[in-house]
Amino acid sequence: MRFYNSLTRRTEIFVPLDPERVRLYVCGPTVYDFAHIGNARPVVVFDLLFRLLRHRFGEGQVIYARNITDVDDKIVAAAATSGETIEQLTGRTARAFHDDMAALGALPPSVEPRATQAIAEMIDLIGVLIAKGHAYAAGGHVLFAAGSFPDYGALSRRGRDALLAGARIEVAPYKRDSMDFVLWKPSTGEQPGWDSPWGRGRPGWHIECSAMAWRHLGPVFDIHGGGLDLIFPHHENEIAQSRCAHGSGRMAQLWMHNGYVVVDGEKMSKSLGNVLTVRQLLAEGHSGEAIRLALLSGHYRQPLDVTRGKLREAKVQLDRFYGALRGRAVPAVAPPAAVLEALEEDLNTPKALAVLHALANRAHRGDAAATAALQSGGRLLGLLPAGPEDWFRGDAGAAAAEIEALVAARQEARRARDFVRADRIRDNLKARGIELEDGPQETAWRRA
RNA sequence: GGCCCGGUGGCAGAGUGGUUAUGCAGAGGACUGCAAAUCCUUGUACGUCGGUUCGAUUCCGGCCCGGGCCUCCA
Repeated sequence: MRFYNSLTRRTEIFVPLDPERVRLYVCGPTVYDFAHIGNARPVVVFDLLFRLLRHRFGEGQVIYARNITDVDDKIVAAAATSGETIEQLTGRTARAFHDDMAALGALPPSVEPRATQAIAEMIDLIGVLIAKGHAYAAGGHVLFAAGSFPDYGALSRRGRDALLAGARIEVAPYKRDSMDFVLWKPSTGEQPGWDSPWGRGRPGWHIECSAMAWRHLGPVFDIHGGGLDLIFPHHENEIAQSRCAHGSGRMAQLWMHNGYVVVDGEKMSKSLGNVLTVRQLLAEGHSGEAIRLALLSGHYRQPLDVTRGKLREAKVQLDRFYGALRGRAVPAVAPPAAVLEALEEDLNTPKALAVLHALANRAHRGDAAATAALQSGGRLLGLLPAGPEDWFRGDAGAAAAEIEALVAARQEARRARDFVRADRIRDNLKARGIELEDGPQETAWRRA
């Protein structure tokens, strides 16, 4: 398999450091608000990578760590606004995140460490960094001395001059150098804080990922993923912290970054106020599976414009896939080689989906092998988990029996060649969002 | 200002130095009581100007346009 490495800017053959223990780390959410579709993209993209790695190396051989950042100034601010305690807010938001990501068909990661449970490791790392001369305490803060790490800027391709020239915020007075960044900062009374050799305080944003990745995956691991916007400063700083603390030549051998979700061509972000939450889209009636398909409809490194039209189109595509599976016995088979080949070539999901469409075409024409391959290939992508009837009918519940009765009544009318009555029944059902499909023997129904 | 992406047919979206991407939408036909679903057929592409080449959408350069990063961000 080959993946594009942000660090080298080349597509490289992936060989795990230890094939018995393939290690993937992805930066997870800061839990202070509902996940937006831009937060969902890396979750879905790296969920697919996780599935692919498990398929290739074995389910028990892949460890996927995705953190939850539950200490952060945005959380403090959000809790103050909502009147909740920090624990209430982060607990509630983390649960919502889990629900939303499950709706998108994302598997839980192997481990999901929380920043507040890795404070000891962070303090250890910071202590090592100070001892090695890569960090210093000043004004109650501990700062990383960026100048002490020659490779600083390697990931984001930014030289020292560029970093200084581009600085657009005021340099805090306790920094020796404007490039330096915070590892630990002091906490006042109400702010969450932990005792440390530098006083009561809380971690900087970047150190948590270095600590959690180290704890669960070791000092050097295989793949580090996240959104494009994390390259600088977050991942740059993670690399600096981890490599300097561990004295290693690299933190991860492969860095993968997904492109932005955009709205009308502009990046979606909280600061622009154009966010679309997963929750909102689900409430509008878009299925999580359609959202997942929409997120996979473009290559992961390209910008993705998530529009309602795209979500509707994803739904139509799923209708077609499920239609090919409908009413057929589908044995479990290995995923088709063409799907695997597409995914193993830098997660080329559009190509994999094209293969699925080709299989769906053959399946519709009655090719049983293609039907099984479609199901299997879809599941590798985290799609088509449901039975076709569940997909088409949803949880109709009590309405199902009534619909069945109406369908039977219409059949009766058709047999009597009372088409006026038959069409009236069909029209009434259609008005309720139920569409009928007359087959040779019987009539199937589905939600529009 | 520095650095970095991208511009493909009505829309979405892969890919390739010469051979149909694919999906949606559109058009025609089959099936159907009529539909729906399905099947068959079908049109429209590679921002722009140069260069390299037997041949460029694909490589190189200029230009135009769009987007991003430069310590909030997935």
